[in-house]
Amino acid sequence: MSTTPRTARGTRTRARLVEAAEQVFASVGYHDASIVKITEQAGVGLGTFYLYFDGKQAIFDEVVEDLNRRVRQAMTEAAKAAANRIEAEREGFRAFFRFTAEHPALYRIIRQAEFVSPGALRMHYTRIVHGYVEGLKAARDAGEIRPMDVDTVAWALMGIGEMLGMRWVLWHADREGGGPAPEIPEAEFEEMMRFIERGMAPEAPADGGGA
Amino acid sequence: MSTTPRTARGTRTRARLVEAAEQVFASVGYHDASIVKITEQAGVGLGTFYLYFDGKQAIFDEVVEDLNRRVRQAMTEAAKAAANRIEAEREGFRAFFRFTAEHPALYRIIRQAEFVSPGALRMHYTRIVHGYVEGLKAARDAGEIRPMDVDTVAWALMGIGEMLGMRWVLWHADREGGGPAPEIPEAEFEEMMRFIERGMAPEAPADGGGA
Amino acid sequence: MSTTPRTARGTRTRARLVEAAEQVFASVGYHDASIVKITEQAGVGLGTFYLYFDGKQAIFDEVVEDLNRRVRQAMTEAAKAAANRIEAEREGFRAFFRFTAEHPALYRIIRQAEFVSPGALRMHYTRIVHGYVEGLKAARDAGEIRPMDVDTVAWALMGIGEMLGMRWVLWHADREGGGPAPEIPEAEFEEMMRFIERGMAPEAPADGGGA
Amino acid sequence: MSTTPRTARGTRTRARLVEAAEQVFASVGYHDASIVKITEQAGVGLGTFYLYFDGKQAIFDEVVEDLNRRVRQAMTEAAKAAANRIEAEREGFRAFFRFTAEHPALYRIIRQAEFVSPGALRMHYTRIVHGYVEGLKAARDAGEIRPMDVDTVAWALMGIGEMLGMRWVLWHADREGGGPAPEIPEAEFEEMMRFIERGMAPEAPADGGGA
DNA sequence: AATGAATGAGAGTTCATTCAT
DNA sequence: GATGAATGAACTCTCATTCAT
Repeated sequence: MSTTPRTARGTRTRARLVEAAEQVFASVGYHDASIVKITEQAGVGLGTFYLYFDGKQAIFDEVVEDLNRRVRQAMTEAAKAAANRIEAEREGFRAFFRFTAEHPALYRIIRQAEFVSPGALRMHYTRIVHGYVEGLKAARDAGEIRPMDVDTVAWALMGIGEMLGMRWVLWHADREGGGPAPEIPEAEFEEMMRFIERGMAPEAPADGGGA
Repeated sequence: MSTTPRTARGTRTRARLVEAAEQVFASVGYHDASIVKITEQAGVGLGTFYLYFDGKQAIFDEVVEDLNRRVRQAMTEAAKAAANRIEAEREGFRAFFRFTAEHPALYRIIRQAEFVSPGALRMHYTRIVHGYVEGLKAARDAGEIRPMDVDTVAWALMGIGEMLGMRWVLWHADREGGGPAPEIPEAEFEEMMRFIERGMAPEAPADGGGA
Repeated sequence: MSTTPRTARGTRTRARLVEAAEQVFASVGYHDASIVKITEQAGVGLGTFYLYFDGKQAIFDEVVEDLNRRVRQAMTEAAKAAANRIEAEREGFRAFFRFTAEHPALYRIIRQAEFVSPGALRMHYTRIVHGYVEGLKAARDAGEIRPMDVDTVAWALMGIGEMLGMRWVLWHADREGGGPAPEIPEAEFEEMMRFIERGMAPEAPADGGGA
Repeated sequence: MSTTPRTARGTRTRARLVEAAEQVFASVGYHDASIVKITEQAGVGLGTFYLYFDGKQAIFDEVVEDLNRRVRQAMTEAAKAAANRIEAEREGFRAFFRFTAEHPALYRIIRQAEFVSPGALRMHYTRIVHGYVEGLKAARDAGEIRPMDVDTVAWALMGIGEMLGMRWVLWHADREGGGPAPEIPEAEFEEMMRFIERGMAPEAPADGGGA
């Protein structure tokens, strides 16, 4: 997006701007995030911003894109180590919560995207759901979960993750000087997983089959 | 909040302003919603605004408060007619979806509240969750759902509702001239309910009740 | 053009802005004439400007319109008192030079209009020429000047007036603190009139009518 | 002006910049002509500009100088071939119109010079007038035109040429995609020449001196 | 000789808010 | 109670110019 630097120095500067923008958007929101604040945070001159971005919305889109890529990678990475599908789902969720706890920017930024950049909002959710859908389809075909419309369930899962994560992260962020939000407590996480796993569990065999 | 009118004429004017603000916030977002736009939409002079509200944020809080009250009322009303707790949950959800389909303002406005008015955001979610929690506790005590940490599950339910509703409402709003978003399709609604009901269902008796 | 004031106070303010703009445009040119300079000169706040004008170009157009109207009126007024057509032309020219000596803004502003507002440029010249054309047609029909394409000659006359006036006014303006430019010297004016009058004079009778 | 190149390569680069500047100034005007646009048009790097010019005004002066030299050369060249002074004047004018039709830049640029570079403006007009004055003096001494203040008449002639040329060139430029402006029509040119020639014609001998 | 990344003063413009009417 | 003229801080963005490479 926007202009690509032609030198190594330019590449470094551009990256500093994206990083700074993420921090500023996360701390004061899109509208109070002035270009001046972003460039100050990045330690570059005001005019430098316009060397690499067409405007505030352009860098916003890039920040969303960047965060989206990173959260999905964190989830994929975590799921890889899992023994089975259920375990994968578990680890994916855990990674999601961990990531958002470390990057409150994700919530704070995404929730503003609706008016700022509807395309970015949609892209973000759609891509994450896509990851769930793939996993759910495989699980369904393997009989690990019951037959279902995976699309609907995938959106539901994302809703659960977002709401619980938001509650945890944002509530904590509200506390002054709360430092980095702690991870979601284990008990709550387990309660959520029980809800999800039962919601997707295969039908119990009619009468246990047994004699 | 803000100043209370002393005459009937004043009361009318104030109400017109709140209604106008809901429309303007919903269509252009908080930051692009200027006081001028709101007063024009309300058909009153610019200065009149400050007779009744301390500023933009004050009327925003009031709009959130108003929408929150109305959506909860719609849900309560719908649940009343239900035969049992499960049915009540069902009807509550349905009412929620119906309300948001008719008032896309709810999503559009709430999602901006984070930076505009964190207190309003929290109030909105907390109150809705409160309704769920009450219902879930009663259902749990009645044995209609399994023993659980109703708080966590209540937030999860709200996450599901918000995400599926948002997807439906916002996606449709994106379509040009799509008119009012249709209600969520029955099949999808049922899939969601299956997921929720199984997630909360009581333990099957150990061996099917046998001998 | 732009927004019309609704109160007497507003009308006064708007007029002050137009007057200030004329002065600022004349002294520093369109591009160096910032809105701040104009509002300072007018003694009003910066934001006030945008209550009445859409932007810099809008007030520029209005200034051109205003000057154009005034210079034409000065010329018409002067010509009225003349005994015959030739005299009228003479007095018109004199009025033109007098006006531009008193309002150097006319040259300085018009000459910038080409890129700023081509429409305004054209309007200005076309209207002035229109005045000449009317006068020339009448003179031609009355046999006071020879048959000719009055349109071409009208443009030529305007060219003469503009160039001699510009030379006089601008050259003087260049001298620091030269004060208001003096009027064009009588000898030069007469030389110019001789040139013009001969250029338009009716054919001398074939052989002087002889006896 | 500015820095002189030391190598042949440098000379080429500098010339490319002047040519590019003429085009850019003519198409968007002095103020919208950024150095970036000029260097892009010239196909050189931004920094290269400052190797040869002190700034925007410096290259502007050079462009004016260049155009002035060329238009005068075209006029001189054309006049050379003429049989007599009147014919020379005719051909000079014709060359002037032809040149400006081919280089609308002349008008567009000169008319901006007033605030950009008053010296350049003056130089341009003064030099052209100088050519007329020389010709007129000779004609006057030869009795081809009447005794007159050649200076005033020379400025008048230039005014005529500029106004008629401007009207023709600029009006055409306004028409979208009008391509290069056509030359001024013959009939109009002749009308103008009739006006000029009569304006300068020697006194008709009182009655032929007779008897 | 040539380049383009970097800069910041200054431009045009918006808008929440005040206040005299 | 109602109005809208007035304000100026703060915003986004441009561009002539410098300088290290």
